[in-house]
Amino acid sequence: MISSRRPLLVHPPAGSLRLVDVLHALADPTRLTVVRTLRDGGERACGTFPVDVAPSTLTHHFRVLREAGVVQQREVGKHRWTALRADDLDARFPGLLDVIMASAGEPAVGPNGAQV
Amino acid sequence: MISSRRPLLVHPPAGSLRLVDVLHALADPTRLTVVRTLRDGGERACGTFPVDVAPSTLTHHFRVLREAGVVQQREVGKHRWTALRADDLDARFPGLLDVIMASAGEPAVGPNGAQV
DNA sequence: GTCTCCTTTCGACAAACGTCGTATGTTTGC
DNA sequence: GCAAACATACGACGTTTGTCGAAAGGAGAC
Repeated sequence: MISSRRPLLVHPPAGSLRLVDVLHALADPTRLTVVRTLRDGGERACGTFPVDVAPSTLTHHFRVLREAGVVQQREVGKHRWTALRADDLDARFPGLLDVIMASAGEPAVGPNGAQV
Repeated sequence: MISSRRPLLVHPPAGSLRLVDVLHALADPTRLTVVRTLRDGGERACGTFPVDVAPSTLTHHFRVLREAGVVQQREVGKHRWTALRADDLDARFPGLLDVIMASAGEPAVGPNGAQV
């Protein structure tokens, strides 16, 4: 038989995504950076994200995003490619990703000089 | 007079709300229920929300929501009135609250009818 | 074959979270 | 003045989270 490959990557079906899980997944600066990077540049290998955390930490964040249904991952060779489930998210929660990405793109500094 | 002698309720200015804080505040079923109740029915006293947690727990959730800038509270007599900062949120993160509330209203129903 | 690269899993840790019961303080009403 | 109603503050508890380093394992290159 075919060798049992790596542990199967579980992805929740598009129809069963839960809002609280998605919000929780996005309520973290590192994960928000990951999502925005995917949004801007499309599918990516894990090691190519502009975040400053240990590889094992990044794996943890990917699992949170994956189990919430925000991203999907597939394996090709020795790389694991990660992509945004933009269509699924938009089908389940129309406009949510767009609005959050637009808000995340805003500078943390207010127009009147307010900090953060 | 309007002001009270109780410890002053601190509310972050509208321009300095942080997206991750708002998302984190909304990434909880109880708090999401509170926000939706405010959205539907306007200002309310603390004890009148359709949630099933201890009063002290509810106070904790109100603080999370208040410090994230999602709600504001004012005191009148022996009641504390809580209101949604819909305008401030929409100014800082346009459309965010609308989209999340719309998503929260979707048929995501849990086992015991819990909303998501 | 061996070796290297990429990513994950496995503890481990401190910090934060959600929950509660009890005590405290304020306001209203008797 | 005294008691009840409303909401908070405090302390406590178990769980979850974000973080890391070390070890493991598959895929491709040599």
